[in-house]
Amino acid sequence: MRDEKKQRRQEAILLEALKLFTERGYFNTSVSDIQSGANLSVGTLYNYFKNKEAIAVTLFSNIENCLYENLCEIERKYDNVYDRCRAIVLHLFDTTERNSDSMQYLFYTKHREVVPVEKSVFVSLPFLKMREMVLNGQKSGDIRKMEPHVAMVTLFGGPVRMIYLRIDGVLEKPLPAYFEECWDSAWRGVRA
Amino acid sequence: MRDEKKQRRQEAILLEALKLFTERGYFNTSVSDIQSGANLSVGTLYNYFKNKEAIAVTLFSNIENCLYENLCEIERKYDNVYDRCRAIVLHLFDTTERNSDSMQYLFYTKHREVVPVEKSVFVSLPFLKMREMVLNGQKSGDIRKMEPHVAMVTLFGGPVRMIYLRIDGVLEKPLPAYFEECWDSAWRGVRA
DNA sequence: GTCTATATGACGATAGAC
DNA sequence: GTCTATCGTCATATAGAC
Repeated sequence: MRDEKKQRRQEAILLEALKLFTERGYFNTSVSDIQSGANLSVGTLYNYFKNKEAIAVTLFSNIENCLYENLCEIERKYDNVYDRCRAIVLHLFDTTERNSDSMQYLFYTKHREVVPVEKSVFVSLPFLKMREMVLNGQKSGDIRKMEPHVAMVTLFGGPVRMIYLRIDGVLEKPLPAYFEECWDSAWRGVRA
Repeated sequence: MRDEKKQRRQEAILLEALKLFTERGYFNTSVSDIQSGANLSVGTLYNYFKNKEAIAVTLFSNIENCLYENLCEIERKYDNVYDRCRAIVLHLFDTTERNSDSMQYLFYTKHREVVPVEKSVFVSLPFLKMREMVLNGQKSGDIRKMEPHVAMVTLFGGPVRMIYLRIDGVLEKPLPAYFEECWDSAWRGVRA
């Protein structure tokens, strides 16, 4: 069969799974829910993925890699920690508005509950990249001398919390409306 | 039967459930796991709780109420936003060390996945109390004029993120070791 | 590759004896 | 109140025809 069609079907499965996982959660979604939503049969689905868990893992890894690519691009585009981290937060806010499901899945999924033995989100590629940027910012003197983990949470903890608020429907306005004030406040916490 | 014994059994169920829910998650824990861990039979367990969901709800509500009490006590003890919020973060850090399971359950559980229709954590009693304190702090002029939600996440987003790091085993040292620096950084973000 | 039909097993919850 | 035994349901995954 044409590879093109195969890919379309794979993506249909992943898309439907993403929708259902964020809507009702991994454990409240059955394989048959995904299968019918993606317009194919159970047998076919199991031809594309070994099992339900594999769908979740592929999904998570895709989103994670995509974010990592974006972070690398931001790193190339800007040359200092302020501009870089500012762009990251803006990117996260925008993505949450444009592609809410992805962000919700990335941030809200207790991935270790789905995949028995799984590393913490905090040692994932995107996280490490952000950490690297912050460490460089400390070396250059733009960010105060402080415990690196504390610097990380001070800079990104607020914005990330803001994303949770938005996903939970607490904020009336879209995230970008709060961006300038939120970023400014976060930066005040770490600037030299 | 003596009320005392009834209460002991009820607590045994809740304690075992808390342990298992945090260890492997709600959906990976069966009623029979809880029952055997709490040293009683299935039938007896169902005499104490209507169903599995009720256990999770009671647990969540207990922890939430307990935290709310503590926040109220802190509010009575201090008379300004700086001292109050400082005490809150310290309390959260201490509790995470002393009673990791409770905090993990409170912070990490996707409660809406367990209980179909459930309000967001962000409109829970403890959250609203914290919000009230921050709003008063803005009125008194200790905290800068800014969107209240942004003030909330700037002040507590970092510390809460720190708790996640600790629960996930990323931090080598216990949380109190990071407290002063973490609180100082958070406050810098909102102070007038 | 894709489908339908089904095996297998687990789990939540109840019945009914004591 | 407490137990053991069991029922009904449903979800994952596979078998086997096309």
